[in-house]
Amino acid sequence: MSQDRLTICNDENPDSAAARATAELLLPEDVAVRVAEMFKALADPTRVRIIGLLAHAEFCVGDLARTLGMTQPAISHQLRVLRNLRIVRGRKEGRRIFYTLMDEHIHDLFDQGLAHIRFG
Amino acid sequence: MSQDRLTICNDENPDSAAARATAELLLPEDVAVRVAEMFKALADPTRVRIIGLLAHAEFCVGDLARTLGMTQPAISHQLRVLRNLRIVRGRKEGRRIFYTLMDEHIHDLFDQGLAHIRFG
DNA sequence: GAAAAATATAAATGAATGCTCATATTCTAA
DNA sequence: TTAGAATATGAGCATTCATTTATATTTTTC
Repeated sequence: MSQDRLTICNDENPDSAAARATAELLLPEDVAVRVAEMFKALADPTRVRIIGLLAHAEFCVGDLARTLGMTQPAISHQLRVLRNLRIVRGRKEGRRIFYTLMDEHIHDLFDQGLAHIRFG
Repeated sequence: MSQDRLTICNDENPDSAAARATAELLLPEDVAVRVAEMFKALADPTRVRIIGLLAHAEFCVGDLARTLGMTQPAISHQLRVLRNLRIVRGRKEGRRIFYTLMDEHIHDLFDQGLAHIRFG
């Protein structure tokens, strides 16, 4: 594992070519916003648990609420957040709606984050 | 890629053995909290950009502020958040402090999230 | 068609968050 | 030893967020 070799400090000459080169390394704002948005999906314990369950199977809303020990509207609100982020999808069956992970990537991110906690 | 095969719905018999088995799938709350906390690090555009820069080199605080076009206290506050999450570490040199990514995992998470945005 | 079940939505509220402005701290240089 | 540079910290504020309570919508069953 190589340590960081590079050190950047343009404090002295903030208008140098080096400083302009440094600016090239900065993520464009819209990209940063979208990256942050996707991580927000996993930035809340309730959503983490929901995603963790959906990683195993599809669940109806009532079961998610019951399993998490939370109210049904609380879960529905979080599901809406996840739906808006295109992380979760609902399949209607009678008067129930079954939710599934829409996104393989989120599953991977979840696993990776979990692994980091477990033996970080 | 196998679709979800399993469907879970214990609405009818919430006290069944199946329901109890379902509960086993739930992440313990403390684990969920810690996972969520680590993802919070990447759940804000400013922090995403900071981490994105530190993925290339170590930076002094002034340069981070200048490059992001933000005030120094704003950056310092975010650096404290990242420090508390053990994602970033400061190396003092004279009156400057150089920040580095402390964690390979965060680097990986960052790359993975970015990749997902770029060609999701 | 009325009642009940499953889910969604809306409004309200308290807590957390990100930033600003002002100030404190630490180091260097003169 | 005083002034200035680089960073940290604190208080205040506006915004966002997660949950609750109440209600609406849709579907089934009687």
